[in-house]
Amino acid sequence: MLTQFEKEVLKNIAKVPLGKVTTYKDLACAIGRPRSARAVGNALNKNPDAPTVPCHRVVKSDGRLGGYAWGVKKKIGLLKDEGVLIKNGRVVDFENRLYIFKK
DNA sequence: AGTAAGGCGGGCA
DNA sequence: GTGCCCGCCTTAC
Repeated sequence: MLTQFEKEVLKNIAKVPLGKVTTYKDLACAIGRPRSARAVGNALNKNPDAPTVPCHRVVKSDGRLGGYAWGVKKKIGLLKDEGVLIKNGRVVDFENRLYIFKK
């Protein structure tokens, strides 16, 4: 069973368009908890569904990949498959690909 | 039921 | 660019 928090998170992640990425902070901010970025990551860690919800499109606020329950390697692979290249553990042209949640 | 530890981060020094 | 400390949720003891 998913917690309320997780539902919010997953729901918001689903909004992220293909080929773009978002950050834990932005995501946390979107659900009204700007200080819960880590908690967001924690929620994704349970990750009930790998490709169902684009949790792989979520990266750190500084453009770095962050982690991935299935392995960062896999994460990079999925992103690359969507056209998002990773260079040296960092998203290429990160800020341009960053999807910002509208309020 | 209460308390303590962990985890895919963020911000500041 | 690196290191340290903080805050937030979930799960285990």
